Amino acid sequence: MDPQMADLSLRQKTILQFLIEFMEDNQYPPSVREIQNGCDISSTSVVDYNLRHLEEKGFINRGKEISRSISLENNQIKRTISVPILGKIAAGVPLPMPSENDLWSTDQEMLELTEDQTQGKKVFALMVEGTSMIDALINDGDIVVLEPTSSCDNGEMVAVWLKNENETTLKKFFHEGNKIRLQPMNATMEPIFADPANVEIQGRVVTAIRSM
Amino acid sequence: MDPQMADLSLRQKTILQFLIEFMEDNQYPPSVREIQNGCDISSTSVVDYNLRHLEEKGFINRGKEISRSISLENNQIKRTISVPILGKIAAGVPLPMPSENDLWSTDQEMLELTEDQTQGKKVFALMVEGTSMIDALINDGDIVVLEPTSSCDNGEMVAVWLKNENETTLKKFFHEGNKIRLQPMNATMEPIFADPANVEIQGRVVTAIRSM
DNA sequence: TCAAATCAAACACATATGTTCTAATTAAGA
DNA sequence: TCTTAATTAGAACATATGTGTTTGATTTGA
Repeated sequence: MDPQMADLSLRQKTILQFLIEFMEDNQYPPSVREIQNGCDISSTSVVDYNLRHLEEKGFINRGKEISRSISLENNQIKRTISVPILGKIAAGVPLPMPSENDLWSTDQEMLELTEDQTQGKKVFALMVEGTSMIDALINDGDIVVLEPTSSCDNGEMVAVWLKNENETTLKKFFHEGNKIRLQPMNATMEPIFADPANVEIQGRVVTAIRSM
Repeated sequence: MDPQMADLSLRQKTILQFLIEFMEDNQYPPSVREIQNGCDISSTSVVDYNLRHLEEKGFINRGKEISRSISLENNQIKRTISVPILGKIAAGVPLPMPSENDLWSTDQEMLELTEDQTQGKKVFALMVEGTSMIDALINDGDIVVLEPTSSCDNGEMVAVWLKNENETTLKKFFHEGNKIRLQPMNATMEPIFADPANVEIQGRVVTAIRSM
């Protein structure tokens, strides 16, 4: 399962496994004695001995004289961000745009993303329904990740809220003269020309993900 | 930056900020006294007082009587998988298929994926170059994640190794009679008909990711 | 204005915890 | 087998640490 995982003793493999599970469950590192009990080891010195070896072999880091200061080295564990899948979106179908508070309520479907993928931004996700974005190479069932924003450049793929119609859709954004052209990403659909006062940009598409 | 961050006292905001930065830097939670010093607070009791409030308001979790048992509510620590981006692939361009050992060597570009996204499988990734897969809604610059396999069903998108030609490409797989049809995902390209003995399936595309 | 909530400072205390020392035991190699 | 290295055991030590208490100042809200 890992690079040089081979040259680890059974003890060390057990401890490493315990570390991973403990930190997933508790969100903080275990103490030496918790490792001792969790791995059925008779003495804390044995734990310390093996931790030292795990550190020398580059699997973990430890702080000296600091309790619970073990961290895993090979980023087997990283911070992930739970991104809410706010709903399905299809051309012309209104999407209730949630308040900031709703964004992180726990009772929605969540998508786990790494920090790399969100670039530290507070994103949210939508599931695409239908083929309304087919020209943008986004298919039915794909998930698009959006970064909240209130402005964007021409040609960017954004979620816009049409105030009068009270609906939200995904379109390509073009500022043309004193109108805004919202271009569907499907050749069979007509663009919408809207008054700038009527459109409010909700978010910019930053990533698209498709599972086969 | 967070749900009801508004109704936090300045102290609590400072502490929360310190928590985030400390855990980012050290990969483990701070002790009460480290928070005290880091935030220029005169007493541990004040830290405890504010931590209790932060917990009540749902920003953090704490374990009772457990040192360094603070965890942030939003960012979860989960297991992630470092997936190697083995190289770029374009129609007709040979791809050197690495051995199992090379798969996890550390000196390549890596893609961080969550367990959800890999479904626990030992996947690898390729960056798509050019528009050879445009009909499969996969564009230049997209990253495809593949699950190693030696067999597949008709119509699946797979990486195949053509032994005689000694090259690997991404195609749709069709078993037709005693031949195998490898269909490019671009209408302007012709399919390849190959002898079953000449094709070896390397992996099946399970996910496609596009960053904007 | 008064009363309650909050903050500050200093201290006490039990124990959680990393570390060390030495001896016993097991594994490995010649 | 003998010798040496690696690992385990058990106990003890020093301190790091969460928590509680007390007293007094400050702020807040009705």
